[in-house]
Amino acid sequence: MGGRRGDTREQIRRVALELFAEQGYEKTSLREIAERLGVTKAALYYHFKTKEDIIASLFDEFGEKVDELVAWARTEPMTREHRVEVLERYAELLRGPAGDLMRFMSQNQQEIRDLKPGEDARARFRTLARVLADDRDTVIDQLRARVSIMALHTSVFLAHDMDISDDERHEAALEIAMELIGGADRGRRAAEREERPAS
Amino acid sequence: MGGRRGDTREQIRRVALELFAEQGYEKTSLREIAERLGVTKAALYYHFKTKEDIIASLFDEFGEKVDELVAWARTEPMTREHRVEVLERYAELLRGPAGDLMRFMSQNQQEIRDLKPGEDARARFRTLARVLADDRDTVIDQLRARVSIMALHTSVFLAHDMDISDDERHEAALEIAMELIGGADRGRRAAEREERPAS
DNA sequence: GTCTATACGAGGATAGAC
DNA sequence: GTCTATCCTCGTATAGAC
Repeated sequence: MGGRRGDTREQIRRVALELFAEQGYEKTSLREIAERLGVTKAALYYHFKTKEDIIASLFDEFGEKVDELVAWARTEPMTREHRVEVLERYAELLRGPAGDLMRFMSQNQQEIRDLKPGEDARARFRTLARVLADDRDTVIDQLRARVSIMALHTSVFLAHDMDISDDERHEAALEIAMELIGGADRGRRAAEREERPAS
Repeated sequence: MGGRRGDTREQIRRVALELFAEQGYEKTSLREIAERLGVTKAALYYHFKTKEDIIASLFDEFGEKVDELVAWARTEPMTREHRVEVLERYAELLRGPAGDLMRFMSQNQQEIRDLKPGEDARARFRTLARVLADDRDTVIDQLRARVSIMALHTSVFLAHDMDISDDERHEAALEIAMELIGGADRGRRAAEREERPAS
């Protein structure tokens, strides 16, 4: 493996996210992270003050992108079409490493509840939900918005035993999320795709 | 407090569920449970083989009720009305201790994923979802059923900062769950309640 | 600047005395 | 049925080698 130097910190972040997403936060030991990288536990403490600091570093990167999305969302009035766009962009953001992180957050909520990075992430999640349905909407619409976002976060393990591809699952979760925020013409998206079999 | 003898096991179960639901599984130590009961760690090991065994004992009780619900659900053909009834009964089951347990499960999925009781609970959850939407339904309907159940499990903490009563939250979550399984006339339930202000 | 060596208290778990 | 004593691993921390 082309083991370059100086990127130890980045490698720690990479391996930590892998293991956290795979086994959970508490069950992943610093020893395990260190061993997989061929260093000692104490080496981790040079790059990160605590275990919590590793998580924080992962959440920060994602948090910035969500903040940008929220800022962009607020530049336009919240029409039905705009809500759909916001949700589509968020779903797109969840493909890639951010998806692993949000899946991890959903499955380990209580473990990270008392950690600052977890609190920040939950605050961002609430902000995003309020963009889709604010205080002027009914309580049930506000709750729909939250279920909608959660559906996107959790689709991977909700559908993990179903016989579909990642793309199909992604589309299905997005469709459900859009129905929940009142932005879907039920079935329209699927119908469109059948008209254009392979674009 | 009328500290009777011989019910130590029951007390352990009670305190454990409280602490697990409050802090999570890994973060709750056996020492903490023991101290709150005025006994030592080793005393717990007389009543339960492992920490996992305490969880198992809690899940078993709830599991039986879900099995009964599924058995009952299968006695009738799956019409739209029947799906609604199944979901209503499940939501009712979630009021009381079972709700705490499912909330705990939702927030600690990864921690209990590798534990037998957690696997069993997830299997039951899948079975219940298949009652609402089976292999003859579309993939998206199957996913809707799962999101529906998850919405019921998680409504407590999804809405924890919203200014509504437990009953309002319960009704809202049930309404959303029913929309998802295609069993709701959107707004009908709310309209009915307004026609009969206090039954 | 980057890491190894080493130690501490707390976690789950077991064996065996009472 | 309950407790003491003990074991290993965990996150955390510091001292000091390179």
